[in-house]
Amino acid sequence: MLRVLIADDHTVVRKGLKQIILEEFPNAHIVDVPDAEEMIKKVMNDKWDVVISDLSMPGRSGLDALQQIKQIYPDLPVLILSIHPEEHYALRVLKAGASGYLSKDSASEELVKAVQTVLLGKKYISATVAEKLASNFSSDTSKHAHELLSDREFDVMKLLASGKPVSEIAEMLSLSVTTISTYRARIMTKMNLKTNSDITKYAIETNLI
Amino acid sequence: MLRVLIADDHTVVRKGLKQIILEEFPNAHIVDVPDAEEMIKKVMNDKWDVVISDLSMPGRSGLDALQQIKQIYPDLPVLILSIHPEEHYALRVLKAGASGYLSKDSASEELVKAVQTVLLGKKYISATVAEKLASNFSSDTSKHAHELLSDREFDVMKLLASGKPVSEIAEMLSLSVTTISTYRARIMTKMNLKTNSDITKYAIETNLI
DNA sequence: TATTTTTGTAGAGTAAATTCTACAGGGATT
DNA sequence: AATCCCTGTAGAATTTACTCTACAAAAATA
Repeated sequence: MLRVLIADDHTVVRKGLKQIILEEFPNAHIVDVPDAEEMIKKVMNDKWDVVISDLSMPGRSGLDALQQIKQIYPDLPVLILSIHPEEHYALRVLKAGASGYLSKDSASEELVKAVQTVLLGKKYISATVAEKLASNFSSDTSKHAHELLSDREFDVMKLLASGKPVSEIAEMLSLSVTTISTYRARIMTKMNLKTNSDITKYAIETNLI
Repeated sequence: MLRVLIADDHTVVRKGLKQIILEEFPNAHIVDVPDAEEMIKKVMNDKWDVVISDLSMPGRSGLDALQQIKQIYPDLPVLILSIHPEEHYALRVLKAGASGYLSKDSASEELVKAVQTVLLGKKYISATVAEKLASNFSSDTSKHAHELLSDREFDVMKLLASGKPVSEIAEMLSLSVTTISTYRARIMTKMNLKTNSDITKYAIETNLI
């Protein structure tokens, strides 16, 4: 009999997941918990075939919990679910040992497929994530994106992150506006970002500003 | 027989809601749709006792759809569900005519209670929201800057915060680019900010994105 | 050392955003 | 009821930003 552990802080989501699994595996034994703490406890005390966990839960984060679980039971497949679009978190999550990453708006069929796949001991990689993996092969993901920048680019990046318009930066550095625009374009390519607000977010995340 | 319409873009959530309602009202006739467009259609074509809708769905926003629904069927109770904490959106949503606002991490019992309450033609106000309402009466100076914004402005603000360029927002909302720029200018004045990156920072700080 | 890549820099042409102005309808206030 | 402010909307003119291209010097690499 299939034993599934579900962790998510939203009751609605827990119920929904349960329902989806039951429709495919009517005999499954499913237990659900509302936070990472409980999840760890359950994982330690009982045997499971697969764990499905939310990424962001109150208190301990899902990523954290995932790492702990993988340390003790490296072979227990863990599927991570999240409200965030795949491209933002998938890599990090897979690196931490998850067997798959799904965003919450995935269809039921995708979830079922993911469960079936990980039960075979394989990883479930969606098309979007696969592409991301491929494109990230060459560049070293373990170091911060901003380390790829040249000094000048880095200066400009910080100024952009803090909200300065290109024209102002140009004046500050006594350079042409187009020069700054060029730097900006290079920054975007190197860091794989699109908008200034992405830079701001990045800088906040990495404590640069 | 109770007729319930559920709108949410996440399959998991739809299933979960359905399950919760069915547990309390085993005979309920429940239909679920994945976006606002479909919701409106269903509302127009059939009769419902209550509508439960997500706030943020792809395409047309839930708030928008809510207003349209209330214009045609002012007495149809609509419960709005959202992943955002209550204090940020509740007022806006209630003002737009919703019968209640619940965050998605509410317990099943709360949802059931909310449904029961609105079926009686009453509004369902949670404790947190009630408090917020009360504090809004007294001259509370500590209110969030974004509460000064009009609905449209608020929408635009969130999109700007997430890094969307004005042109794209204009297209999304089928408005002129200059209109969006005007909103932007008003947002900046009201919130006392200067750059898009300020908005991004603000939104990150207040958990709006 | 010879060759390729990166870096610092900018112009011309185009695309996007902003400012300033305007106006009608809805709400709130006298 | 009359007035005033807020909201939703946009056009014309202008400012700002971006793209594409280019090139020399420096750095990395073969």
